[in-house]
Amino acid sequence: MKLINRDADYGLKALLAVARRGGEVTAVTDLAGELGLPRPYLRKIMQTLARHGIVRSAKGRGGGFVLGRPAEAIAAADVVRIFQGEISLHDCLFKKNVCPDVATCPLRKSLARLERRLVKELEALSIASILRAAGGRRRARTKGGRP
Amino acid sequence: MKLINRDADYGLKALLAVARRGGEVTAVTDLAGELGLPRPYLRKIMQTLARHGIVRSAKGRGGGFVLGRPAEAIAAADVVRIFQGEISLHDCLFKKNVCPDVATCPLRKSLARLERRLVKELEALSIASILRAAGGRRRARTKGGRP
DNA sequence: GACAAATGATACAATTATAGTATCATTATA
DNA sequence: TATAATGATACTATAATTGTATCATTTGTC
Repeated sequence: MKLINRDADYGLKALLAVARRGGEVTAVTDLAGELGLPRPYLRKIMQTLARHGIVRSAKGRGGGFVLGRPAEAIAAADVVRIFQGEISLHDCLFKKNVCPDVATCPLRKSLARLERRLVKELEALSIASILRAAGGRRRARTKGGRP
Repeated sequence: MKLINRDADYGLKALLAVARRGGEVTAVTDLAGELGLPRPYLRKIMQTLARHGIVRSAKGRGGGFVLGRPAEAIAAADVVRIFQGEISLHDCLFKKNVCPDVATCPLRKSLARLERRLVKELEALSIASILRAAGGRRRARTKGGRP
């Protein structure tokens, strides 16, 4: 079971890298180098993120990408939705395959609750909060946190 | 984003149907009829569940499937794992694609927490509890619960 | 014993998703 | 004007998904 596919994974990593550079415009070449990812693939991913306004692009020499809005306002859920579509447990309702017997659908109900919680957590997980978590841990070393 | 694929979905529905019949041996033909699912496919799914001990099979005429252990002891997580593999957010660690820069891995860390919670909930979601939830709602009508 | 109805095991196939490459056009800077 | 970047899009290879089909084996019934 894979919650996050590669597109979303690379996208999130790239966003973290872009965010770490603050307002600096970053080219895909640099991102790919820093993250060790295939450049053409990462490029496609950044283009997709740009189309959705998650990042803003600057064309031409010296161009690249910047966050399209504050890192606080970019959630993991946004990226997942862009690359993997709306979060849903099964297609029971959305495809032709309607449940033939309502009695079997406590399953749908139970899973739907689980799903709502997951979405909520993905919504709460912003690029900023991920970076904060990482930064906090690194700083903690110098303050003498638990070994 | 799809949390539960069709195999697992059908498997869970079939398990609910089998559980509802208590100790009665149920043939795939009956299950497929009741659930409105393609019989050969459901058969393959039941065979897989049988191989994993989730259900026990009786061969020959009048044969079919019974739960392999109490409905309390069969979790949605078991079924998901059988059909979709271990729950994992990305393969960062399990495939060759090791994160090149540890600094990017707050992502992994944040997602791992989310993942653990999801697994916990899937573990807690047993066939019995799903049925109870459904049964409870139906009974509530006759007891005059909220409309 | 023969037949029918069930599962066990496995092979096959069609469609879709994933993961990635390639190319040409456009834009902007040096 | 050359170069380095993105925009858009087409292409490809592999894997996963969603099934179907078949033959062997078991077992209850006539």
